[in-house]
Amino acid sequence: MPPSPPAPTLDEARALTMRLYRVADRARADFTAVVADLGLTSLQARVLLQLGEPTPMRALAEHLGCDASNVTGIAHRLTAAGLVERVEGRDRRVKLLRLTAEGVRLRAQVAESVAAGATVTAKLDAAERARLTQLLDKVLA
Amino acid sequence: MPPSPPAPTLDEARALTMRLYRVADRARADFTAVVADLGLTSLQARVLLQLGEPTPMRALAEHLGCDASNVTGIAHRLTAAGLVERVEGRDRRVKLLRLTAEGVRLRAQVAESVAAGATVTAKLDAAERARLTQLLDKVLA
DNA sequence: CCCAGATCCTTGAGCACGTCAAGCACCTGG
DNA sequence: CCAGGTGCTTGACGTGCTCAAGGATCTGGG
Repeated sequence: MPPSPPAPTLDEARALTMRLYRVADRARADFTAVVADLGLTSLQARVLLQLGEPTPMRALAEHLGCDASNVTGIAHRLTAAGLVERVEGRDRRVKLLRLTAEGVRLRAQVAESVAAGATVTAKLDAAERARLTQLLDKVLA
Repeated sequence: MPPSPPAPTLDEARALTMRLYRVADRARADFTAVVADLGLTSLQARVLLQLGEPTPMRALAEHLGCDASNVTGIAHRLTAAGLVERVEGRDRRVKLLRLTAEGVRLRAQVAESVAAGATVTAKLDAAERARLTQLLDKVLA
């Protein structure tokens, strides 16, 4: 029975967390730049990607981890841009957000552009990418 | 000379990037919650951590990757909270932001709280943490 | 059937943060 | 000396976020 692995020191934990932030910030900056070229803020792009199918606003708020009223504002701007429309849900209280045809097209563009522009993985070989995936999944479990 | 490693597929790149976001978002949510208990927004806390020594506002804007006018607003709120003061820099155009005594105390608290609350590394053993660090450093290089 | 309580979205107020443009004081070097 | 550059500030505007309250609708127990 091998001994328990040592707990991370505070400095070590901090250093590793800072690296995660920096990598994620870089990825996020890539994403933001790419979607800005498509006329979207990063959050709007995230919402478009999330709307693979019509989604209740409540569910969207939960997924985004924000208040329902915030989703109202986001939805307002996306409907104003003609990318999304409101559809009645399972009862009259529920509103689904559904992509318009233009929204579907733009969503596909976003997905392609984002993946093509992903620079964070470009520097790793296949084994490293697999390992990183594994480690991140362990953190997320 | 071994062959070039295969390039990541679009789906693979996207999946790995999404994992990074999710891990970073979790870490960021931890950070935000911890510093909120100390009465700070996450950006304000980041600024306090960055002000280990008096720093020109220009430099801070560059480090944060935002416009100088934005730093003016951030500085305004931090000075209003008594955590930061403006000091003249190398010439009369330059303003340094320097922590007040209260700012120094709160900064130390932030550093401790953040490191203590870091959950993203808790699930990895020492070897895994080292490996993750190495992979992230490769991405950042 | 009735209605209290729950759900869902909206509205409004206020805050933080971000960009951009313009302005002013100050600095630099030809 | 002064044109051009630097650094910060101000102001306008947009986005996103929370919180509280409100109205419409739904649900299930009495």
